[in-house]
Amino acid sequence: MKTATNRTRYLILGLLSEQPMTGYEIKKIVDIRFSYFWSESYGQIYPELKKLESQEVITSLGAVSASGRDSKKYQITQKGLDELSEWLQMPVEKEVVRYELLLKLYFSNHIACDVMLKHIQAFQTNHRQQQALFEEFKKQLEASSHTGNNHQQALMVLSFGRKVWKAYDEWCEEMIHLLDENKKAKGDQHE
Amino acid sequence: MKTATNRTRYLILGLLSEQPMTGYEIKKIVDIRFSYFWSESYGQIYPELKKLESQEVITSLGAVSASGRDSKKYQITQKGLDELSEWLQMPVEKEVVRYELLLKLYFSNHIACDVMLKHIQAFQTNHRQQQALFEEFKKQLEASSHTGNNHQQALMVLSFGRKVWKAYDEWCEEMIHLLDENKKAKGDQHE
DNA sequence: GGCGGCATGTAAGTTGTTACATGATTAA
DNA sequence: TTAATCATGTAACAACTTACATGCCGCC
Repeated sequence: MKTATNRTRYLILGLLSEQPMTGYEIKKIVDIRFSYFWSESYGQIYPELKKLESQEVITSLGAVSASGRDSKKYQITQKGLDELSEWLQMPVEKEVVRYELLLKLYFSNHIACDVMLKHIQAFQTNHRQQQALFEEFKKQLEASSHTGNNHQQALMVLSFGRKVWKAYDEWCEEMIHLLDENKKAKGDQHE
Repeated sequence: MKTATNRTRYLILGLLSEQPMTGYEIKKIVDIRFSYFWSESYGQIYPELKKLESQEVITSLGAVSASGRDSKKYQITQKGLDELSEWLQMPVEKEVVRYELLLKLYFSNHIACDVMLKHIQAFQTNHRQQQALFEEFKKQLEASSHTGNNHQQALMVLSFGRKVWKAYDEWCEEMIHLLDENKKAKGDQHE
């Protein structure tokens, strides 16, 4: 039986439901504004756009953008909007997470404390950079007052990121503290 | 250039570094104890076991388990242990998360509040079931006093899950509250 | 002139899931 | 006897990444 997942499809339909866009713009939005909860590569986006066009859920708005450059904007059709809201109503598929950091941590009795400490610090640094972006996005959203669109929804998604990233950060702090104490304890034994 | 990821490989090596196991046992451990931070399918485990054996990082300990059933226990070799700790020391690959719930939430201006409410409630229920398991695991770990192995590491990984799942739960509570208010506000307009 | 950003696309490979096939043992 | 669990495995497919190819535009 086919499992009707293909989330790339619905990401595209979702973004085009806001405004016409090119594949390149879709990628940029995902990379910048969605990066903390989604990812796509060109290798998925472009072929999917073609497929969607052939199925008439989106249509191509010829070429030409602001400058004279090549660019194909796509627009969603009614059929596409219908399919989008159908998908939105279906139960959420069980999500699969894979934290390589935790896998390494679980088996880290094989390596020095220091190495694990560095992994955790790197994780913390990465996520702190993202945390700064959250605050920026939030300001932007609160400043833009054009309600009626998905303004509130965007804030809800953002709030997830802020909460979860804060939990990451607190955990990192605790673990760094713990590993530091371990190190000291081991150091003491040698005195 | 080849990207030396293949995390299934290291999951197997990691688990076999604790004790000899069958493919079936590996799958069970991942499904039960690792499910909140990892997942594997038989379609990955069995072929990888074969590959690992041919590369002499693990060896097969013939057949026969407790009963007279067919079963192949595998044991890690020194070469395997070396490769494991080499991998453990390498920086953690950038993790890719994909929260379908958040994608749907982001585009949920196309559907009724009620539907989204149900999605969030389902998410909360799923994660609350996992939260109950955390407490059980924690008790088990704190009861088993055979230190020297990866006891502390397991507790650290567990602590990640508890913290992050708590953040999930709090977020769900807030969102459910918010969506309920939305519903009421809309209801009032009709009176 | 060269670099970075805009823009589209594909081929090859890897990774991962699902469904199926098989069969023994155990417990109800 | 029949369902569940133990146990191994594979084939087909789906999903996804990476690296590459191409070329224009605008700026320094």
